[in-house]
Amino acid sequence: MLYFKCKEESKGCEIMSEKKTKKEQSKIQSVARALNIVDILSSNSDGMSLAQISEKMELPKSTVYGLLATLRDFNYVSQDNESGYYLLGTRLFELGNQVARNWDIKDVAFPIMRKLNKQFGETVHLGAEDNGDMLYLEKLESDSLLDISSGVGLRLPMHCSGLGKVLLAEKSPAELKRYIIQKGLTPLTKRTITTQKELEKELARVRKQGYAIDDGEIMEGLRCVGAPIQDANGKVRYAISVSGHIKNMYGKRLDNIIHETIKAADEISKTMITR
Amino acid sequence: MLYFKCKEESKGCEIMSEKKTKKEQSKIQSVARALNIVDILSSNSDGMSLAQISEKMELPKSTVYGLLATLRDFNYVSQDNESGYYLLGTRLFELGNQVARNWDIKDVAFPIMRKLNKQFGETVHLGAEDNGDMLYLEKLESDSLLDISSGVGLRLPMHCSGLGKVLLAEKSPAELKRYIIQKGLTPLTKRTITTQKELEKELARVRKQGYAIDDGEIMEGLRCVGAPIQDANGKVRYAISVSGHIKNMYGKRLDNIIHETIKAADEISKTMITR
DNA sequence: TTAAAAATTCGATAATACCGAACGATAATG
DNA sequence: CATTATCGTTCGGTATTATCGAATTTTTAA
Repeated sequence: MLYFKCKEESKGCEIMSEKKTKKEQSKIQSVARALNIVDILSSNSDGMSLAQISEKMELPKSTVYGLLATLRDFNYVSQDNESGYYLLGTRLFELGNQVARNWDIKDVAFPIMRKLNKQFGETVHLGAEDNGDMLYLEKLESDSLLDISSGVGLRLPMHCSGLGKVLLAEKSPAELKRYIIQKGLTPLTKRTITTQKELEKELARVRKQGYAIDDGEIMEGLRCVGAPIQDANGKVRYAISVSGHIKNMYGKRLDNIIHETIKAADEISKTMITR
Repeated sequence: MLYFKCKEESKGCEIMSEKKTKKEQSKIQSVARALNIVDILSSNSDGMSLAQISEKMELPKSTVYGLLATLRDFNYVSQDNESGYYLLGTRLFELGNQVARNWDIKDVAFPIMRKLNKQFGETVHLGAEDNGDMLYLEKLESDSLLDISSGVGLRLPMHCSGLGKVLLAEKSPAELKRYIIQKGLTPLTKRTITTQKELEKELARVRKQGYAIDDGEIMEGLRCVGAPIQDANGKVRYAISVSGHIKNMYGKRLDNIIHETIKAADEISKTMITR
């Protein structure tokens, strides 16, 4: 399975420095440290030893030991039976799914997304903004084995995805500017929009059209159609997209996909409002 | 959508008292308290105010406030824009999916589960033991709209599910006894096995057959076939099941489902070992 | 407008998290 | 097999830091 470049390098993004400062100032030291451990473990799927963790955190082993013990009591981390390495625990899996279950959007969107998915055999995504990133809430895989895929629970920058552009298009000029300052316009491919001017123009088009196209801006060869969804209060807060290889996404078929994606998004919006 | 009775009442289970003691003894007080807040929020999908949380925890508001602020900095909790109520945050969603992604079993099992799901049009589950509970790792929904469903990330007792019985059957008599003492044999329906003797007999049958049947022991009218999966070391650690309404799960078709479920489980096992 | 309730800030206090050192256990090395 | 090195774990003194109650501010309700 192929992931986007960004994969586990949510670290890579420069904004982290700013975030980290905030976290370090955080009220309760020990809690912040404990959650930092979780962050560290989340970037090492093979697990880490106590020594490794305490080295990375630049804290004495005994300190980290206590924090880890507490996290383990709550099943936020588990230990590999043989190696004794620490891993993320099942409670996080449980909680993550609980969070997902609380979002009413998923129940509404799922069947409609499935219809879209079957209709075209392409990957269908549901996403929302979270702290200036696109967060993927749901994904239905393409039929094609060559599934160029993101993943549920992963983040991507907003300015280069169909989903993201749809949501950015809703922002006021001031909000947009803040977004750019905060997040930057990092290119993922040579097609990625990297200037404010270009982005503004693109977003104006999105607003006019009522949908957004990502044309290889995340990944070469990947084209994707995003359409906005309104929540129960009529505010655009989600989006769906259909993505596939360029060779399946052009001409008449693309027009059809655009039309059906918008239709599906509208259907979801309507259901969200009238429930 | 219908969930099992147990739904969000993971609280309901009496074992919690024992667990809580352990948690309260936990090394780092503030961390334990913070994670307790998460637990509390996870049982209130509508969110809670600071006052409510601090009341439930029997702690001063200012104490809880600091903990909440820290959790919020890490996006473990978020605040509803209007009400200001605290909710579980997106970071938990992110982490939960990360945990899932780290489990190699899912990648292997998914396509095979999908085949099973399409073949019979019934719900297919993947589960593992976690602290003496069945934890549902993956689920493919039935075609039928009347989908009697559990959910990914939810727990059920082991002694009454097809998945659970398959895994219990692997335990030594001593381990089984410990399970019973710790978890008890709580009935969910009048068909649920509630005595050690009966359970031992049932598990012997499961071992002999190589599969387990849950015949309305979780929910009246629900029948389900579970088969064991070995991990890369050859140890049975997972199971899959096919479940549906009794009216679709009997006679020749049931035999067929049993056969195919075992076949699928074996296929997954083989792939797990040879990779 | 006033009152009531909730959220947030503040500061003194001592409880508690922290750290370094010491101890076992286990693995690696000669 | 002996020795060293590494890792995880325990312990107790210390002062940092979480805690708590009261005061302040903000929001909501009347």
